[in-house]
Amino acid sequence: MTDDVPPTSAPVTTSGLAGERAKRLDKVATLRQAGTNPYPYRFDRSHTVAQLREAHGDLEAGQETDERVQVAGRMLLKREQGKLIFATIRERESEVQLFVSKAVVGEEAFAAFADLDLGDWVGVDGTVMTTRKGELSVQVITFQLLSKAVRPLPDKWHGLSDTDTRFRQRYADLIVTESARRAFRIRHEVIASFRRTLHEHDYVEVETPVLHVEAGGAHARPFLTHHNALDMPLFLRIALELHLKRLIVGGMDRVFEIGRVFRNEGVSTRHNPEFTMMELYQAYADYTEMIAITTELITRAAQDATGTTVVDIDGTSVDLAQPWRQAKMTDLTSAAVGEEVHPSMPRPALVAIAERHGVVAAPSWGTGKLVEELFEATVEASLIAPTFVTGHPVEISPLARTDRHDPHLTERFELFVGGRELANGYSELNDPLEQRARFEDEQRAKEAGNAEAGTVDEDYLRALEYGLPPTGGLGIGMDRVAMLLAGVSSIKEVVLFPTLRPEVWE
RNA sequence: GCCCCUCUAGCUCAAUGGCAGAGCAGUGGACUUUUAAUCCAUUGGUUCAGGGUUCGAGCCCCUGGGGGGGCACCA
Repeated sequence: MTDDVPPTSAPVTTSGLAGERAKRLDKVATLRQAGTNPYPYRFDRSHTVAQLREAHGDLEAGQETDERVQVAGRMLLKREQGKLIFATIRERESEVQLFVSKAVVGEEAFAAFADLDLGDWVGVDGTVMTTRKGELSVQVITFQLLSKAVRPLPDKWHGLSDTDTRFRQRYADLIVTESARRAFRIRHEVIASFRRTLHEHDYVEVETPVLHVEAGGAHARPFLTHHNALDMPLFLRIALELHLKRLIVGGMDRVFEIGRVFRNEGVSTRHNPEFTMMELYQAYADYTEMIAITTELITRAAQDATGTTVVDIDGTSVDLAQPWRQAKMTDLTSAAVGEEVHPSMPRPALVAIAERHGVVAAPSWGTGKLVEELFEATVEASLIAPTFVTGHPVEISPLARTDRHDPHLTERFELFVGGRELANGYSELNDPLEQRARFEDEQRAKEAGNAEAGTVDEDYLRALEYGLPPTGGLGIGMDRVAMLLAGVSSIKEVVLFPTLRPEVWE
């Protein structure tokens, strides 16, 4: 749905959106005729609004100073009071009041200020003062319209509640929805915190291709595109893994990337077709170091982004600074179903257990896949406090190293918080012969009809043949960490422009 | 893909199957310390679209569309 009006349409009414827009466009034309550019090129500030508050926030009520300042922001509120106008402007998260007196600015400028609309960007030159009630203000001497808003803002008090509008018109959402600004601020702090932690640990940040000849490193349906000049199909990456491990082979022994990955799957409160992963790889380490750094990254991000390590997970208060539980997938699943579950068991036995728990086994599933499906059906949603689930079956972990104590399992973990998977890591498989065999299993599964299964990546195998040192690897879903720390339940609240069907423009 | 909910003025929301309304925004007026300013007056509607039932549909039914939630999918 669209409320839009073609920009060339003549005003047909005097009210409603079309009328409001026409009125404001009229003001633009009038300003131009008077030689004033309603969209000037620049404005020089002496202070940001935050700096102004920092410098003068302690001024007592009823003070007028000679301190001359130039500040700017978007006008959000205007209170006209006879020969005075009070207006509130916001710049980033800081607001300040403008105090406009007809006696100070003169008739003409006063009328021009009164003619400003909510939503206009304005720059002012004036003196610092406080009102009788103590509100820090700038007594305006001169002002300049910095950009005319020709479309009205949503309700100044209720803001936007229609999610359609909030997600499609994120610009309007950010203007009027404080909680949205907060969520994206937290997201920013989380990513900045991750980078700080990783740089302290001497990781090198790299960028690897988004366009892949083969979409490997995870089980997911890829997006397919086409390169014209080379006349070849290309996939958008579904993971960062395989290129980053090539770099470990090359001697970059601690690397990470924070990047967008793409999975051609359903949209839900937990899934957006494009989302942000952080993956890191560290030579000489195994999965135990990956568990340690996962904890450090997320705990520090919580502290940096929210000022506390205590998070609220669906009404439960959890202190991330407390040790996180660690448990084997087979143990958790066995406990949940009340009998032993392990990928070494005969397949019919596992199929029978699965059916008792409402899991319909596909013919292609081996015992490892059955164990995982049982885990997802009986355990996953109950993992509210942070829990490292370890020991995933080999069948579902084609890039992870076999457990040194159990040939059916891998040295792998996934971190669950609030019933959601946040991270995944393992001791990396570095034996090129075993990796080839695992790839060939994947290839067979794909040929048997599993669209998410991988293929044999010959170049990756060649890299392994040069020698990948013992390596630990980790992937963290940044959107989900942001969700956790922002306390929101939909991924759309932490993705600025979530994937939506296209709007119809009539 | 399936199920449920939802869509009314620019925004936030009302309206037993019986004259489509309020607040904010806008417009006009009053006001030199307001701060969601206040007070008086006031403009503004293809009720998502199309079809049907009915004397009469914003409301009931059908089809389609957008969004949300759930399921499926997503190791």
